[in-house]
Amino acid sequence: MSSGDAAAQVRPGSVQAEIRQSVPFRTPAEEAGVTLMRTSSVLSRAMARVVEPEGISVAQYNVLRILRGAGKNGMPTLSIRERMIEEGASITRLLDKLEEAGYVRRERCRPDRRQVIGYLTDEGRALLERLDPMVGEAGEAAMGVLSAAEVTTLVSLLDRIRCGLRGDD
Amino acid sequence: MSSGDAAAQVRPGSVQAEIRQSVPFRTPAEEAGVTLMRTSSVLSRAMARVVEPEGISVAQYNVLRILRGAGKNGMPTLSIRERMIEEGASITRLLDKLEEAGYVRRERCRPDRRQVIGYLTDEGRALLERLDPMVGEAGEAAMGVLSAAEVTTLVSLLDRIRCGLRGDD
DNA sequence: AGACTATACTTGACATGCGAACTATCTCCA
DNA sequence: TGGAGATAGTTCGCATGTCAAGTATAGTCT
Repeated sequence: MSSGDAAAQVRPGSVQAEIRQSVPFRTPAEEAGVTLMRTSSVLSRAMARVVEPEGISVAQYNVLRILRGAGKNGMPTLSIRERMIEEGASITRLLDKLEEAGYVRRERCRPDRRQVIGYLTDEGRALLERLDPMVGEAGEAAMGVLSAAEVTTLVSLLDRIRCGLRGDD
Repeated sequence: MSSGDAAAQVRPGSVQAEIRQSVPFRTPAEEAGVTLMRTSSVLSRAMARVVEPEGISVAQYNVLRILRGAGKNGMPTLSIRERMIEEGASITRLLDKLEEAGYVRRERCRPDRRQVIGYLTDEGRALLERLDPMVGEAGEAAMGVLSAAEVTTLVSLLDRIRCGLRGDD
């Protein structure tokens, strides 16, 4: 509307083309935001297709990975939450499901009885090891179109965006 | 596990630092994927904080924007869905809420009575105009830490990732 | 015309993200 | 000691993503 000509050039492969949006984005920042969220959504679904055959969601997979990273000392519930991709309060239910499925064990902590420590079970570890190669492949498939230097650049740009959002928060 | 040394250097500001993960990512692709999804999540929550005071969700805001882009001809339900960031089938319910709130109007199409065309109402347009400046600010705040050239680079990298994922799908 | 298939939603069931309220502990400090 | 406040989880209500099944309408073939 403001720029006059509606049918301006549309970069092929761009979100604007993908979304068939007739009105271009108002600002580059806006385009970047939408592109970022859409790309994340597509990637997330690709990951889901990999892990769901094993009966877990991407969020659950994430929790299992975090617990594997924690090692045999386990990790308290809220620490797990901090490390998740999504920051939700749904961590309790997620752990409920994982415990029910036998991939996770939970125990009240001794010195501080408020805490509940989660541990990865052997089944959980086995599941992760079964998924590792496929998840790795999916990641490589997604990022494979970029060179190593470009992946580094991407990560660095995203890190800076998050830092900015945090400080602003 | 495979790489041996756990306490390698942790880039400050990186997802690895933010997530306090003791075990570094296995591959750069993996780090990029997690970083991408986490950044998107943070950005999405930032957007939510902007639009929720007006009583709508980010997804609803997105639909309203799409309908504004469609102009007075409106847009059929499934076309709206294609243009959303998330590709879900929840579009009907989203439109239900928006219609209930008076921001959207729906009509059966004349030539093809299967289609339901959605239109932005004046209230919807007014809501968007009320939100535009704040959303714009939030976007600028998020991307403001990057130079114009960096924003362009980011968008181009993300576009390529999505293209790769699509072809692979 | 009548049947078969495709299209455009719509609905239902379930998982999950999110904020807010609630419970159980723990800590601190008078 | 005992009460206020912080901390760790849990639970609730609601919105939404996802898949699968259902409904109405179009188009197509015979």
